[in-house]
Amino acid sequence: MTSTASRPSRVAKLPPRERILDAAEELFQNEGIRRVGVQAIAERAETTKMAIYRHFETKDALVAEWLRILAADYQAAFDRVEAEYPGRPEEQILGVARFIAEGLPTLSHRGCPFINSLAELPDRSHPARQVIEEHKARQTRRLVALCAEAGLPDPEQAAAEITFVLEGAQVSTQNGSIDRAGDRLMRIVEGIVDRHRSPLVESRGTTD
Amino acid sequence: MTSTASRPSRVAKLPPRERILDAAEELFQNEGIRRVGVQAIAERAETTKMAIYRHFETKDALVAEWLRILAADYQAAFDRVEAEYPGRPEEQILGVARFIAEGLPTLSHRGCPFINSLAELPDRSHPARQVIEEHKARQTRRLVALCAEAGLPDPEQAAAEITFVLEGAQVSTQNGSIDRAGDRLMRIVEGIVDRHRSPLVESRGTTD
DNA sequence: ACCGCACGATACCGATCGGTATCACGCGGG
DNA sequence: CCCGCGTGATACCGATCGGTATCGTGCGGT
Repeated sequence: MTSTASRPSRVAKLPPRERILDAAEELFQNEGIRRVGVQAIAERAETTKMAIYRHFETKDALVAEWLRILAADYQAAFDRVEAEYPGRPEEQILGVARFIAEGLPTLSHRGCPFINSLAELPDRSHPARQVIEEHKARQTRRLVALCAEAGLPDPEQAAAEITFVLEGAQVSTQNGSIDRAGDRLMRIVEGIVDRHRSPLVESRGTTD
Repeated sequence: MTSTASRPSRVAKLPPRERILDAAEELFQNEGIRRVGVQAIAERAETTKMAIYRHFETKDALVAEWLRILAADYQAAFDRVEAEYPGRPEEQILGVARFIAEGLPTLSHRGCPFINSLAELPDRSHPARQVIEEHKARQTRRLVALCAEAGLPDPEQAAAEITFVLEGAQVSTQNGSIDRAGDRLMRIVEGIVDRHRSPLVESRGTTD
């Protein structure tokens, strides 16, 4: 990785492609995909529409690229957590939950970008939509693996429960129906791990 | 239920206002708010834009009215469940969960209208957004009351957990990351009620 | 020194949007 | 009988959208 040659002393002057992606991230997150025009992205990135269309085929491609990068960021956060607690899958699960919980105040009233983008992309063939679905599927697989590694008896069910709670905490924060969602989320996930660990199962004729 | 007087034999010919709202419901749910133009609503309602603007001040007002009706439908479903199991708050909670779980296949890949609409309405002053937030707050209060009535030691925490899981099941169904979400959701809610009922609490310094 | 090429600025295109104006029709009550 | 009014149809408005064409310019590699 060569050092970024000729750093232009002006901090705000990354290469145009980066500026465009930064601007798109900010605007898409705060305003939504369809409300943000290409012109607005160009202005915030201190460039022009033409420059955007030199780097991205269409606006949809830019949206997809934004979500790809965002998904990679989440993956990286997962990686960091796993590296932080090697061999301790339960701590890793809690670390992931903490990552989401700590992000709640930032998301605040705008909510999870993946969930929001899905709402704005009804057609399943949209490239950005596929990025989201693949990302979510990957996250779930990873969570199932963690639960299995932790020795939980029904890893898929535990992962489903954790996934539901993580997603729900984000939307409930967005619509403001639940206060202190971060704290509650952590307590809930702790409870899920604890409960699944100890074999105190509810005996509701669950012969599956 | 008084019979709707003078049913015009042609089923498709309700008064224009009803047809408009029906058309709006269908289109908003399947395509999203911003993707659907007033013209499209008019065509599906077998009327014209002018007729729409005679009944609704703006498109935003129509959106808000649609969400108001939808919220009332949910409230009615809650009422039905409570009437079905009078004095049995735990069964009422499970009934609400079942109502959501059974709706999942219908929502399928389009998701919860409230969540989706929030994503399309970033400005908190939008009337429709206020409708959603009030609805969600009301649902949460109601769930807290049910949990308290059921004698759960921490009703707010239990209601938060149930809310998270209900919302999460809907978004996970939408993005396809979890299969059999309805079954899983029911098992999870059953577990929540059971666990909160029995005083087997994880002793995690919960002095509140 | 020069040349290429990515970049910046501007103007433009067709389509679609929310919303309005206008007019003709049809039906019900005085 | 006829008047009024809600309705349907159409045409239109200004704004904004995604996307393109064009031209100038400045910086870097040879």
